[in-house]
Amino acid sequence: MSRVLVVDDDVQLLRALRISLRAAGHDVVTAPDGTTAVREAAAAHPDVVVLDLGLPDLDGTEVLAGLRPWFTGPVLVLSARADSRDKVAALDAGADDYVTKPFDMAELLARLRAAVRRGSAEPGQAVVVTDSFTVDLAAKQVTVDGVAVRLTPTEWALLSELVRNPGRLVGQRQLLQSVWGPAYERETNYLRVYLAQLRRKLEPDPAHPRYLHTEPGMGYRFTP
Amino acid sequence: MSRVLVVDDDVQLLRALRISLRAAGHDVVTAPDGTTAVREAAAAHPDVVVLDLGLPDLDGTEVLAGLRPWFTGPVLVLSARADSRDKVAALDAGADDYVTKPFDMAELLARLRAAVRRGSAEPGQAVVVTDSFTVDLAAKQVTVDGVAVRLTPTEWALLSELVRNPGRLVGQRQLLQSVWGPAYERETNYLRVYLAQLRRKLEPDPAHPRYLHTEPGMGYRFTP
DNA sequence: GCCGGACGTCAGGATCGCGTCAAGGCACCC
DNA sequence: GGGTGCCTTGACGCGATCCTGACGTCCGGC
Repeated sequence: MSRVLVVDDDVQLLRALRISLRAAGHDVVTAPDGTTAVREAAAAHPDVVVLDLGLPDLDGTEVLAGLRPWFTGPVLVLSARADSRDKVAALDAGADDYVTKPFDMAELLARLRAAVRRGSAEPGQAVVVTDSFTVDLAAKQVTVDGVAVRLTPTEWALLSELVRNPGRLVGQRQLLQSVWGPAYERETNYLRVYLAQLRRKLEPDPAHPRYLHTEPGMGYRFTP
Repeated sequence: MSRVLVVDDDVQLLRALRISLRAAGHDVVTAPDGTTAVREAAAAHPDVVVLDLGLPDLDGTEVLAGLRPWFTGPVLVLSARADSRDKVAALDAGADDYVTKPFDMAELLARLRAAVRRGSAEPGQAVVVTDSFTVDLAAKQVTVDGVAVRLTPTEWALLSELVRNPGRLVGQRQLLQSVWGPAYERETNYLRVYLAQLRRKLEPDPAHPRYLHTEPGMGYRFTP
């Protein structure tokens, strides 16, 4: 059916999840901590990730941050913490659902079904190529005319959000929210400053952009 | 930001949700029972639905069944029942998330953000095609004879409202309200000006419109 | 034939949004 | 302590966009 990456350090729970998921027809890959989780996600190309927040090495949101730039499938978060602030933080960090332990297995499977059903879109290209530059979402690398270009973290976050929606208009609110957070939805000058920097670094003629277009009053659009 | 249809029979809760959602930048439409919910969903074209399962007239799954054949956006279910069998039933009936009452407002908003974020990643089933132009509602892009045409925010808002109701008459009040807001219901000259601009940009012969028709005294109609 | 209402067209001026630049604050590394 | 990037913030000019009013046209009613 679909491949699931399960990230948890509890061996008992891992076993139970593996059995139930297999019985439901899924292909299961597991990881015991955050670093192997990110590595496995890149290697095994899962369709969906089940992620425990209480990992020994990394914080849950760090794992999410490591996955989200290039992993477009659904991420279902497991956690022992029921505080709504934790839930909000995880959801805004890119999680698609949040289930508190202890949980009912039937419910988890149903939530997984719902997530997969919705996320059944195309897996998403990890490398985006244009005539003048290349963006490797997995490796976080940009090359212009074959030579690597250094981007600051903010520039990268902005570019990847645009590149992940090729041809589509991305609203200013969506950009601001995904790069700076929900509290910065009005700071449209940030977009102007950083779009200018990206154009200066990527566009052949920054004054007349060919790939990073502005739609006045609405947002920006990356056209391959 | 996006339009939310809230379905609940609890007036208190409805009020609280309306206030919080408005504050979060959403456009809010409400319905007190299942039958009006389905009707409102068809009329108002919400981006996401928040649905209480305990409605006076219909069962929650019946409402879901009424929505799902054509409504492709996310549906977030509210319910007082915490039993996992209820959750499984609702999720498998087409719900994207299930929140038990009483709930934390911040968490609900975060789950809504997550649902909308994922729902907007869905590829454009929402493309309307005519012989001379195409409208991609998801990408917010219009092409005439294959070449992209730039629309201003107002033009786009007007066109999308018309295109979302293909073949149907859209009243002047509805257009004015959805584009300019409830305070502009009498300013019918706005419609004349912007319809003219849209025809100039889209119609093969703007003087004799083939797709954007005027119904004198009533409104306008888009015929594919 | 006359008249009123509703629509289409046009142009001009106020306003808004965007690109650009530069300066200040901050963290981090040497 | 000095230096280097990076992020934030403000100011400015310019072009696009929106609103507004005036005028012409069409059509049904009287």
